Amino acid sequence: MNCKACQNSASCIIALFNKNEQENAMKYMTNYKYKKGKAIFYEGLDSESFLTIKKGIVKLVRNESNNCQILRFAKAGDPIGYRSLITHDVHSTSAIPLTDTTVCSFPKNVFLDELNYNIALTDKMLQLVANDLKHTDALLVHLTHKTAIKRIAKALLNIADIFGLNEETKMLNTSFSRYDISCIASVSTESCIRMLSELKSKGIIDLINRSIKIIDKKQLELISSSE
Amino acid sequence: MNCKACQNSASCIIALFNKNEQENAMKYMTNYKYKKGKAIFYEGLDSESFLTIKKGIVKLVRNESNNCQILRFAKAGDPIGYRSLITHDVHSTSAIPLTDTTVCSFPKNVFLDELNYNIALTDKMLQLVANDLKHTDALLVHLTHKTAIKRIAKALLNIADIFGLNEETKMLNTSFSRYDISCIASVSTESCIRMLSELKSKGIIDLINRSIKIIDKKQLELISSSE
DNA sequence: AAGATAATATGATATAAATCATATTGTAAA
DNA sequence: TTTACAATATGATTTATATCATATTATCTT
Repeated sequence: MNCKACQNSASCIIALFNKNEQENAMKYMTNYKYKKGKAIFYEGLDSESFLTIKKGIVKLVRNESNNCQILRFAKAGDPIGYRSLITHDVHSTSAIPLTDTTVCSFPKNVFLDELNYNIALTDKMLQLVANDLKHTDALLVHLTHKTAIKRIAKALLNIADIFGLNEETKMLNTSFSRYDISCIASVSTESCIRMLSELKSKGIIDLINRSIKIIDKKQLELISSSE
Repeated sequence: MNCKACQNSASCIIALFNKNEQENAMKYMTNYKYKKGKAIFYEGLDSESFLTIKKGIVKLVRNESNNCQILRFAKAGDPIGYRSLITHDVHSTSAIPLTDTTVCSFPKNVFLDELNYNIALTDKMLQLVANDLKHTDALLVHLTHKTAIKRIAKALLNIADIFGLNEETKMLNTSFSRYDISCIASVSTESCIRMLSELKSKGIIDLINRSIKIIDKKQLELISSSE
């Protein structure tokens, strides 16, 4: 329960707090555990805390017209839900764990007070948000102007990039349901399954039980980026 | 050519600079004029300056697979191209004037040096980027999960919101080509035209010569937000 | 004022992808 | 180890929207 002993401390944003405030933050820090699928926060609800992921994998999603869209992921060491704190706004996404997840929670004012005068922290947040924006801009254009097969190819590459690919087996380290992949790629689940079958039939991926093997990453890149 | 005399000075980001640096910034400021349609910067190119719009309207677009996507707009008083400066990155969008435009340009280091130690400036940029992210998140979900007519309805509302609606005539203050509207809504130009005709036939808008009259804004909102 | 040109409009057709239907398989629980 | 259920798979059909084709109109030029 102490930040100093935490394995994420090297990359943790709390490390940017001024010494005294760091101690203070630790004092007010609470850990929460969430089962896979159990929301950490919902879009539209008030943002009450500054949260970082201690352990686990989380998808940040929005629901629209009975559809789900995954906007980004977060994993151990990543903060989540900070955009709404910064603009004093409600959450614009829901955070749903893909695995059992532990979260470090700090009262929002501990964060906001520090943000007021700690330029290293403010700059770090600026970098984070600017990177999110860069990715969302790119994602938006990709999803709106590329065909389903290209979106699925990119979804697989993203999963491999973020969560890793087993060097030996070439299997995705984290297993995603077809439904989750369809929510990354903005495609119906059935279409997603069809696209995966198509990629399999071309020898680019393999579907083993319910997990995915990336046989030909180059080819996936070619497909996802082709005009 | 002096910031003090500028009509945008009240909202201009340069006003957040420390006194000395403000004087310095003004010294290095250059105005550039761009004709309608002539790019201010292109996606993929290095970001060399901190830019604000003195006069005019600019679309921030990305080209993908021979298609154009408008991600946001900027008008007098707005900075543009700052995301890439912040992450020391190439521009991720192109900036194309929709009207003849004048830009204030500051060497990037004048901006970045100040950003290093001016927390008011850093915080302002954080607010700007966080707002951009909020809008892009929402746009992404809207474009990927709503039908064309809903996207067109929203595009019209956005134009009205950002550039205003003449109180008396209910005409959009800024005239956009059907092509530009199609690039906001991620729809083909022909489909855009059909959707506008449909909205006209329902008495929600009117098409007078080449400009658009918003007759029933409520209805547009209903359409754009319906499931 | 007439003509040229680009923008707008509309019809016909093609196509990608959603939806609906049903079958099969993997996994977890009894 | 069998059963049950959810996840995956695949086929048939529908639908939205892009594309292609052509016509009409507005605006600008001379």
